Amino acid sequence: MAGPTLRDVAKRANVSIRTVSNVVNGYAPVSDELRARVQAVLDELDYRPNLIARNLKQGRTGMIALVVPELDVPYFAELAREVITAARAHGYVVMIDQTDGDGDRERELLGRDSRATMFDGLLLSPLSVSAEELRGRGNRIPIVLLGEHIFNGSFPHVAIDNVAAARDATAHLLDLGRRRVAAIGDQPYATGETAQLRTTGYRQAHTRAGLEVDDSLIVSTPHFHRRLGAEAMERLLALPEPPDAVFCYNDLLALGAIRALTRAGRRIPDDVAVVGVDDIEEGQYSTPSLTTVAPDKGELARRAVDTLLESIRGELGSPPEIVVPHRLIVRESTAGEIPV
Amino acid sequence: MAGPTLRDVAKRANVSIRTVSNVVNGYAPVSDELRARVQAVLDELDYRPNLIARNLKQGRTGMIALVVPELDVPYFAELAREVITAARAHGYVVMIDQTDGDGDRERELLGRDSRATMFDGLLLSPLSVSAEELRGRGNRIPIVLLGEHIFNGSFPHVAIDNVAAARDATAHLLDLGRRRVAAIGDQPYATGETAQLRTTGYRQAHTRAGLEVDDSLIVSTPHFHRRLGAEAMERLLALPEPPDAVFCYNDLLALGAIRALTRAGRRIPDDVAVVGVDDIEEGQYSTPSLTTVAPDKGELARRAVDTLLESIRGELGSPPEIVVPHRLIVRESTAGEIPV
DNA sequence: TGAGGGCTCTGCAACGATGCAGACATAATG
DNA sequence: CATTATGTCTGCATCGTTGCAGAGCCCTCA
Repeated sequence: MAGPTLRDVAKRANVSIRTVSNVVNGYAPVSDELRARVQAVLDELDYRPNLIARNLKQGRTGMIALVVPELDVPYFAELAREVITAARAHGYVVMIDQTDGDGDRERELLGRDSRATMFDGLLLSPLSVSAEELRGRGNRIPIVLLGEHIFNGSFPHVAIDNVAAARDATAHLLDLGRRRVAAIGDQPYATGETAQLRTTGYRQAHTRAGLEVDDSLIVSTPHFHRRLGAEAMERLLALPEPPDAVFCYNDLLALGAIRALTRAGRRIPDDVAVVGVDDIEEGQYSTPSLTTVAPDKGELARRAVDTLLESIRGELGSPPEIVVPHRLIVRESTAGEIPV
Repeated sequence: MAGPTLRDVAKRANVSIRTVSNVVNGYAPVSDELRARVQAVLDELDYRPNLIARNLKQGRTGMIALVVPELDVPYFAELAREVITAARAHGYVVMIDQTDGDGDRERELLGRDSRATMFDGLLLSPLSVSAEELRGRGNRIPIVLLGEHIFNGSFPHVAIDNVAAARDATAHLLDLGRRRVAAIGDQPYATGETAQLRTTGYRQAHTRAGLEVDDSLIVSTPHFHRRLGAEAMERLLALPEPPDAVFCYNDLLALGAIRALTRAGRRIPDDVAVVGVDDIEEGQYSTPSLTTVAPDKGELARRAVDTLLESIRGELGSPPEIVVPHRLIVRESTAGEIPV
């Protein structure tokens, strides 16, 4: 099972271990003749360097970890794809772990026995762990936070401008003439900072349009899955004065809402217009296709990886707060049938 | 940056390195008094074991790699989730890489400079690399193949019975009385074994029902994404005698087909019924919801991880071919409106 | 009293690689 | 011809940990 080591190759080629290493790495000058002889033995034995040993010696692994709440949530899967691609461009590979939104599991990652020491850095999309906790852990490895939460400058942080994104989405609905715009996805408690930012944007759009917000149109959801979007929409439809539009805090909620509207026989967007956030691919093919606020995921991943690698190299000053651009993509769920 | 080592702790506590190691691991007996003293220093310095060093010494890393074509394809994302969960149950973490269906990248994984030596085992969902190539590489680490391809017994292999799955899906459509059942997703070339198995099942269902297959209803697609499903469906609708049902080789193709049908104003399932394969969550919330053949993904992941770990422990005899159960889930795309 | 045994604790070697300093042979130089 | 430079190659130490063998020490029991 265990492959040949430098020692095995050296013995067989009658040279020093060091010379074999030099041939493998092309470091020091080796005469052509000897190089050829060693290379022949390397090929013959099919030598592969033991990366663990190399890592130990060099103090780095070339691996970063990406920690997300749930990998099968399309947004995170698409983001993970971009992170893997961005990391590969720098010669890094990515270990992915999911916390299931479980705060204990997030904390475990930072604890005594975590595997964190095996990675050169950590990209974390936290759900419930707080900045204080992160700081208090005396973490050994560089961390960059993705997307969620506010972290008062303790850690590098890459995200879209959540307030602006929500404002843009809501303004789009108001511009269409909708006057009862609901919001699905608020989280009015400690770990719901991102959701609260979106609620702020939702309110700002109303204020700027000179309109009042009807608080009964704001529905909270503990997480952002399709089912909760559908349930929230059903509750909204049961109101005495149901909404004529809904801003969902992510695309999954929106797709759930669309499902509920369709079942209830409502026409989209004629009766109710729907907007989401994330621009997951699914929204392009749903019926109707989904208007959404699209974060630039590629850019987000690249900036996050770049920042993490800078931090690993020790080139990072004070933790940057990086804002990635977003744009509104209008599709059928607000614009109605679009000719192909 | 570098944390304290056993040596640092030992020096400070005035004991041997070995004793500190014993305290950390609870291996050998250490008197309560000394244990407490060492533990105090461990806490004070916030010691974390260097896992790379530990790995080097022990010859294992506790990491396995999962290689899939595309992580943002929902099936693979959902599968990855299950794999991560199954691996965690055994104390393993999972490194995920994607090949983008690029054969060269798949081969790279097995090549001289791959990081494969860093992992205890490899779960591979190959797209274009062949069994011969895999075998020829003289791989160092245990491999278990997931889902796709036929591999004539060279490697452990976990998958559903693709012929039966396709037969069940097609039979369901025929049972509904459909007589022009199309198939989207055939791949009549070397690396399309899985697709070909599904075509076989599609034909078997017809044969068993005493029906002829109209070959013009079988549409090939080089991959299994939504867009190709939509395009294939458009071609089928343009036929002089369009189909009254379609079996798509995965759910993404089916969702694309549904999208094309909806745009074309066809009613589902009244005009055309649709079945997919994979049971991705998206299909529960699409309009209409999607009838599909559901592989038991949890079981698939567990069996794959179990088999890989057996192989790692050297407990595996001849490479098993493990067949995981599947079942047909009937939803609106074939059954019409289902009361809630 | 002294051999034997258990309990703690320790030092050395090793995992497989790379950094460093230097050895050796040959070539260039004054 | 002696000296320095040059180009190859090697051995030793080291990364941080654990396996192994054994050293003390105290206690027990003949």
